[in-house]
Amino acid sequence: MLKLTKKADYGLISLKHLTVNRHKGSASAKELADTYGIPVPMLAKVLQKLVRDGFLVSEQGTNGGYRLARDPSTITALEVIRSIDGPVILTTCFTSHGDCGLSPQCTVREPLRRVHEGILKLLDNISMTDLAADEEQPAVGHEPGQSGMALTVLAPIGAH
Amino acid sequence: MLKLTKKADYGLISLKHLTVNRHKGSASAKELADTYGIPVPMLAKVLQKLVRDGFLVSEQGTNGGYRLARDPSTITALEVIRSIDGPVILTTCFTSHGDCGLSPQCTVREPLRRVHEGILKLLDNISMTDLAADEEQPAVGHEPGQSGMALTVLAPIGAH
DNA sequence: GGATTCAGGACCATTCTGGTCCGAGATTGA
DNA sequence: TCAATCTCGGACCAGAATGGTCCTGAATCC
Repeated sequence: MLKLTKKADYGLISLKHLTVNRHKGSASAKELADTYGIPVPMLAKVLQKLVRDGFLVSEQGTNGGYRLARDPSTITALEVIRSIDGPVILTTCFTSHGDCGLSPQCTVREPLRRVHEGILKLLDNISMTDLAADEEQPAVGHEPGQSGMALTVLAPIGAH
Repeated sequence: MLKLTKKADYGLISLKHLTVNRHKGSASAKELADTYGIPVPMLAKVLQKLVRDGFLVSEQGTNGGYRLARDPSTITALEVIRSIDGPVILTTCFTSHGDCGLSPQCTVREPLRRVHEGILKLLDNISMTDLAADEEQPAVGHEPGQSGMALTVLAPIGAH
């Protein structure tokens, strides 16, 4: 179905929250979970992965929590999704082992690989500060025009 | 994991095959399955969906098979994937019912929606004849450069 | 009429997603 | 110092989706 898992969603939400509120220092899993209505243990697991992969640092004990380990402008959505969901792949073929199990006749891969790379680029061009940007400007309305950021996001794709 | 299902893969492969060999008329499910090493009943189900959604017409009886119902240049990868896998969605939110179950705090959606639309456009810009094009030019080698078609595929995104 | 081919349903195994539970370790405060 | 408390961290489980099989039925051609 070509969709993101909820875990990845949660991860992005958390990182965005930490980016927006980064002056406050750390936030506990419970705090984040309460804020966004996410089950705590679920979110905990997501955050653990993000810690293991170096996006966050965790502080145990009272008043502990999670803190950004890197400059949020250097953290891309692609990295986060990869960290949580595993590698982003379009077909089961070309991601890890170059060739798929199908017969060598399977010639759809090459064109699809380009789509795949396009998607990767789209995701790679979204940083946590980009996500946070929407928050900081006080919401344009219900239908924020397709201009503005849409271009900043999409332009680098074609431009490459 | 943000990946295509095998069924969608099979569907694309089949449509591409029928596009490349469209002068031959129809091809049976068995023929296609044998050619690409796909289990017959599996492929049959995929093809049925494609028939129901008007991409193919089926001919029963001996020497029957499947035939393209539309000009392949008007069939996009997005349509095919949608037909087989159902709607393409990035987060569980904004596809059908505008708002997700999460608290209104979930502000990641809007930026992600742009990514989502980018992906849709990428897939919508690939037609079956595009897929078939790779076949007709006799394979550039193992590592076909990122130039050429990559641009034709990606350009319309940024250009919009 | 028999062989071939599609159509469509029921059915099953495996994997992944989403979610819960409990233990280990650190910090705080008496 | 020591214990209560709070937090992270890893093991575990149920449900759904994916990928695949199998069987019956209907249409067409030889």
